[in-house]
Amino acid sequence: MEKGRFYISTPIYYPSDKLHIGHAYTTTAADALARWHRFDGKDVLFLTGSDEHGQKIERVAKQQGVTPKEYVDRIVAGFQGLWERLNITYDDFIRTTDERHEKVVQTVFEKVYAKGDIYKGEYEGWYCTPCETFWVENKLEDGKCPDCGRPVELVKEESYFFQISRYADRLLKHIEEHPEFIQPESRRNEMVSFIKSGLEDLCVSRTTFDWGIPVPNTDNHVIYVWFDALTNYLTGAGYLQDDEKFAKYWPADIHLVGKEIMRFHTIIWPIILMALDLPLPKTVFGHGWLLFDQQKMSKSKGNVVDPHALIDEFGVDAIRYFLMREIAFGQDGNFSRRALMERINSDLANDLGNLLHRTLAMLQKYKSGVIPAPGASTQLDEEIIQLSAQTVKEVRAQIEAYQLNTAVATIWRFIGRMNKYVDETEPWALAKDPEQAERLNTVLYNFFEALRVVALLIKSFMPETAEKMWQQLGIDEPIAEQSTAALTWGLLKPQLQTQKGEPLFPRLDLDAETEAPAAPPKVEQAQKAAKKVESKPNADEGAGLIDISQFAQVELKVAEVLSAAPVEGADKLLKLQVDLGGEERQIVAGIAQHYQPDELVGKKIVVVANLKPAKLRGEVSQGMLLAASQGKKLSLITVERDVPVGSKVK
RNA sequence: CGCGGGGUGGAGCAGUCUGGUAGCUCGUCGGGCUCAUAACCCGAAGGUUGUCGGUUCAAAUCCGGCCCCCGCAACCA
Repeated sequence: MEKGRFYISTPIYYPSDKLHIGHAYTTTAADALARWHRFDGKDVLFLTGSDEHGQKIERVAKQQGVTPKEYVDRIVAGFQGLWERLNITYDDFIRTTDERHEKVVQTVFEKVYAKGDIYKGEYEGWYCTPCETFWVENKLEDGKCPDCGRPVELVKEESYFFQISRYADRLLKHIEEHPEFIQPESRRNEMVSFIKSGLEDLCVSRTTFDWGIPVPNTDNHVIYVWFDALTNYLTGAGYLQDDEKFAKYWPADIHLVGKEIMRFHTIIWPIILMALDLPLPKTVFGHGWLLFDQQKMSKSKGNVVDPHALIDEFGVDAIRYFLMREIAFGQDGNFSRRALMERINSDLANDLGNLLHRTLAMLQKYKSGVIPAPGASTQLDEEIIQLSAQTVKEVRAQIEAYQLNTAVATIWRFIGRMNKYVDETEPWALAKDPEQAERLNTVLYNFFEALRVVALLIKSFMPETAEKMWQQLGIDEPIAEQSTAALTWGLLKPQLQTQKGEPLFPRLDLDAETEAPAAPPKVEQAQKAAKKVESKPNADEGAGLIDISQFAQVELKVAEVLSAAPVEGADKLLKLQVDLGGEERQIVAGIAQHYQPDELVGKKIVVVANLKPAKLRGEVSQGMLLAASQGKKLSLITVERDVPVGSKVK
């Protein structure tokens, strides 16, 4: 950090499953940190990726009749798709199947071997021949394979072992001398006691499967996946590839990981680095888990939360906000729809969104939306100005100490204070009194100056919202180009023409939300329809997810509305005649309360072209149009550029 | 005695290291305001801090016993 650069990593995720909200949590937190440090003028390297080797991948690919590489390519594309939706600004995405990485891993292995820390020995374990799997004793069920229930046998295989115990004392000393190395503190204590209980040599090669990086100079060993995976942090920093880059970024400032993989990151990884004579990362931070109804999220419990569905329903920034705000960073936290919706309503809609909306409304009314120059400050104004500076200072300290939820809470304390300031200053009363014109100007200016600071403070957490606020404030210089220097009070230029927009976060109807989980969001209906056409249940499919082939079964096309008319006897339905590219169809849609028939004519919309025709109120509907909706709002999906009717949408 | 986390007003949490009026958010009730997204502001009710015992002038906090809940891992040996 002190060098003006910041290297942060997430774990590289394992593509045997779809990602869930827990992965989104880790990655969003890392993104917020990366964004903050860029905002603060640092040269940031934010690394994420995928851990693609191992027996499990090999087996799943085999089941699906594809090569491991084909399999992981598909899953990894899904990872990247999710990160794109979440606005994750990673600088590099490393895949352990990248050639650059394989070379580094092999060299690292050779270096540690040359040092005499790796020896060839025999691995003994319980082996299930039909499953081709080794099991540790305590995983066995009644002495039988937990997967297939058949008997296992004790077998030996030739393996390479890493004598990690050689480094135990050095590691303990490092942990003791660098209290910031393992965070939070409770994890540090746990790791220390684990090390003190004695480290066993680590088996770092396998011969029972092929999908991995070969051990150099052998024909049947592949490198243990954790040895392979952890090394990604070096590969991503340019180790053995770009000395200048590596010197700049290594050691990493923080490896952000879930608490379950702390052992790998605070014991095995530092020991590998010690064997390489490389400095250790400054911090390994183990965050907690998202629990669902107090229970761990897991597929077997059927309570895995799919981030895509949440984003569809609530929007990206609401999800990012909730994750960063609700859970004490480092501890477990609860995830529930109810809590999410309450956060959205009270914090985002009522406090932040309404503050912007109400102040812009007043500015519109009193000053035609133009921000006035402030006059003299009163003591009350000074209090606000001081709190702004105080907030900036605290938020910075909290983010740098990885107290993300506290930092967000600090920003909201300021937002709350501003809402109170509005009531205290009563601008609606000032506006009625010509003698108070200057006072009104000062107060109005302070509203927007505070909002400008808030937009900058939240932009690491909620980039899209900050951008929207910025636009509504009418500031010309892009928010992306602002630095932390802009957090100083008083930089807002008077005479800006504000642009009052739609509320940032519409209130959600909590009463409509029953105890039953999740009325499926409407945008997903097309996908659900696709799922019904042919469901291909597969052991490795995440619950509620479809794969690309299922999606491809939905034929989406661009159509032009030729005419529109109400359906008799139905107050919500319109019947549209649309041109689907040489083919004319009638579509009945429930949008009469949102669109007038006239305004639809000529619009290019997106329709599901291969939906079974249905009769609605006696009218045949040959397809379905796509629209996004939430609460009472509804918007048709149109095409952003002019494309011919009949164009395929995918 | 496997390891770890936890038990604080209706809900979710902070406070525990460094003992000294039990704090925050949501919800509930009452009031205010009218700029605003049934939003905002003020006030109130509601807790013997799981339990028993110890140390102390003083314990949510330190020490010991007990009870209860959760997890043992998003990885994988």
